[in-house]
Amino acid sequence: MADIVANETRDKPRSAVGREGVLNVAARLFRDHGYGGVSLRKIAGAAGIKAGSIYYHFGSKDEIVAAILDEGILAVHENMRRAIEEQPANAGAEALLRAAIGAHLRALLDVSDYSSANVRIFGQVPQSVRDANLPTRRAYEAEWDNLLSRLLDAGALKAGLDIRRLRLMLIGALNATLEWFDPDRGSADALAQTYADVFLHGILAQQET
Amino acid sequence: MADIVANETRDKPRSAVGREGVLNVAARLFRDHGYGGVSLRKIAGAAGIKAGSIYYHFGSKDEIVAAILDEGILAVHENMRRAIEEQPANAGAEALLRAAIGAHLRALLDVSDYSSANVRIFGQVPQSVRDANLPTRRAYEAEWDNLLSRLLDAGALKAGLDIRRLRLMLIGALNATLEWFDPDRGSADALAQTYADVFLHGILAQQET
DNA sequence: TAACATAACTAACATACGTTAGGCATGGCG
DNA sequence: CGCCATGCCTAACGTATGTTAGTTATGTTA
Repeated sequence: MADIVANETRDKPRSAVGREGVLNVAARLFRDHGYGGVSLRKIAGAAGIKAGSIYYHFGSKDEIVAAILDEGILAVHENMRRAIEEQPANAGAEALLRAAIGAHLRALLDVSDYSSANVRIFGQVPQSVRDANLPTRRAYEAEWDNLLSRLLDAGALKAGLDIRRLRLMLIGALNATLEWFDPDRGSADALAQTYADVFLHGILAQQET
Repeated sequence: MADIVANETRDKPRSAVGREGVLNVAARLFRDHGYGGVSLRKIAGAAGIKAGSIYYHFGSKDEIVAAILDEGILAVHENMRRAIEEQPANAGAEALLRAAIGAHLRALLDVSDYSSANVRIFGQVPQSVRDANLPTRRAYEAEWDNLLSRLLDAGALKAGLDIRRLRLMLIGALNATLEWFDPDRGSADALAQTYADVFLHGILAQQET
């Protein structure tokens, strides 16, 4: 107690941009302009520092990108896991899937620049960077596979569905939204509802005849 | 016998790569490595010529990319339009949609390097190149909107569906396949069947109670 | 054979990029 | 006060890129 309690700005010299500032700016730039469209000089400029200074915080451009990719997956994963946990214990398959779809889509469109940057640039970065991101990615995929498998085993999903393929289709479809979503045409929540409607029940009018 | 009858390679000097050869090679490279990952020197090298020679056929790198983007849309469009036309006049909504989905997916995964290159790099090219591709793109989108509208008006689709949004979701989902499709795990045709099953009827087991 | 267009080549340019080395200011701590 | 780590700056490097200008080889045509 003798020592002064560390205050909230303990290790943040007032005017410093810092590692986190660089990452935040870089994530937004990568999301907006892709991997090849963003140079270290542009990142530095947007952050209010000079290009060389970035090397105080990072060893290379790829190290920045790798950090953003990892953080991006962690953010969606966290968002999705919490959404599932918050569901009541007796929640049905429909409610669980709606929660997961909504969480993933909101992470991309509303919550995290890192998540949207990940989706945007993953296919553009060098192989080594992709590989570095794979473990984090696999963990998130496993979370989905786990959810889908439980629902399949419980008989809530159509029998015979391939879990892996279904997960790829689902996440791929949701991620693609990033390329055309326009908040002026409707909220991310509303869009998530539509996705859930389509994926859970299909688009054909029920014609039992 | 005086003159040799013009043979099938009439205007193709034997060793010439030509504009088309450059485009073919470039489309494949762009599809595999993205826009930023492919330089003119790499295109030239893969085509068997030198970088400067490309400027005999094209005025700039962007001109190559623009040509590939347009040709890519034309190829899917053609493929999809023919698939619809080949359906019998009394074909139902399900058959028409299955045909369209299959045609789009096969164009991407089996038929055309140009189409897959388009999907892969559209989000990475300069704004001006994107803009140049927009008219061609809009025509293809209109083809889909036309199909979906007819089915909606006929009562075959769930009432209240937004055509534009539905088209974006559908094409987006199909295009995303390009990032994970592996021919060793199943054919494009089989995958198209699965997409159709999911989109038309959903993934939930029918539980009327 | 002479003339010509086609399709390529060589060599160089300016620019932008990732990266490095060394220097300068600030603020906490002994 | 003096020390030292933190966080940034300046200046330059080598390399890769898109692009240009001038040249050469080849096949067709008159």
